[in-house]
Amino acid sequence: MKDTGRLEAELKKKGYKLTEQRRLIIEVFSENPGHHTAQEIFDLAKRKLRSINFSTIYRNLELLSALDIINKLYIESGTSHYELCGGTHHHHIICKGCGETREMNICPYESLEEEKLNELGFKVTDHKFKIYGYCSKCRP
Amino acid sequence: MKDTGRLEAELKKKGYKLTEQRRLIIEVFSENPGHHTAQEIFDLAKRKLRSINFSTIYRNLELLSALDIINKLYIESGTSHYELCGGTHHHHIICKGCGETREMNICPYESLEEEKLNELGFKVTDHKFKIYGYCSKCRP
DNA sequence: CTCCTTTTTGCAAATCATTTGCATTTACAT
DNA sequence: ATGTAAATGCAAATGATTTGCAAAAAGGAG
Ligand SMILES: [Mn+2]
Ligand SMILES: [Mn+2]
Ligand SMILES: [Zn+2]
Ligand SMILES: [Zn+2]
Repeated sequence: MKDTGRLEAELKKKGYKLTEQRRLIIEVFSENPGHHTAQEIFDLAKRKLRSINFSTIYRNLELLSALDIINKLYIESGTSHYELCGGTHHHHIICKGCGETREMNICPYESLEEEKLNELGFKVTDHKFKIYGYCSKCRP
Repeated sequence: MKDTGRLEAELKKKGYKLTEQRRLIIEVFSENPGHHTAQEIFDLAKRKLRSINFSTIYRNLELLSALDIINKLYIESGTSHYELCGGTHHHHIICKGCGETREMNICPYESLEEEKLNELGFKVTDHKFKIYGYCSKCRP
């Protein structure tokens, strides 16, 4: 039994149901830390529940993102990547050569002055910061 | 005659040719400041050169991005957006409701300490910073 | 300017990720 | 145990982007 706690709570709060597949998706993320594509999650999940369907994966990755249980990244390769939330807040540095994505604990948001933000007139919900470059293997 | 200068130079440098369609794409960007999808660029370009093809747009948006003449944004709506480089360095704040994307002159990269960056072992080439939220019209 | 080689274009078809409609199954509150 | 709303599996649809290929255009050399 995994820490179904958070998941169950968030789902119930909005009238969603706690299904085997939802539990499984979270389980797969827990057991495989890091960033994953829908395809990867599907493959991993399928090993444990042969009947699971790709649509279900997509629908739930979307839902879980909306619930802030997972985080949808756009590693700009045409394919979205997802990671479990709840780790420490972090951002990413991405190699343009091989696509390797490393986490950074640097967060530039924290040092922004509130007045500058208010000035924008937005109700801010979140932010993303990415650095691009070449890792040691990929120096061109 | 537009400022074909930069374009011509960058192309020649790598053995690419200066074609009418390439010139046109830049022209369209110049005359229509801001962010555009491939579709939008195609529509605008088509008005001036009826024969222009969608593949050509895509191929060149890709090429021009590689040459750092235009900038490919990922406004996370499944469709890439592009903007002309060369304006002032800036980042974006995006409304999750309507998709409106406003520019911010805030750049968090500048205040990062070099040592932290070196520590990452990457040869950094560029970065992106995005803030998400809801604009005044879209407060949920 | 003309010729030659290389790159680019237009076109059509293909690919890839993601989404949707619908009939059936499941969760869970009563 | 029952009823209803929500979720799943399946197959088909979408939408953006990419690709192969033959014909056209660009740019350098002569
Ligand atoms: Mn991460
Ligand atoms: Mn911009
Ligand atoms: Zn942050
Ligand atoms: Zn910046």
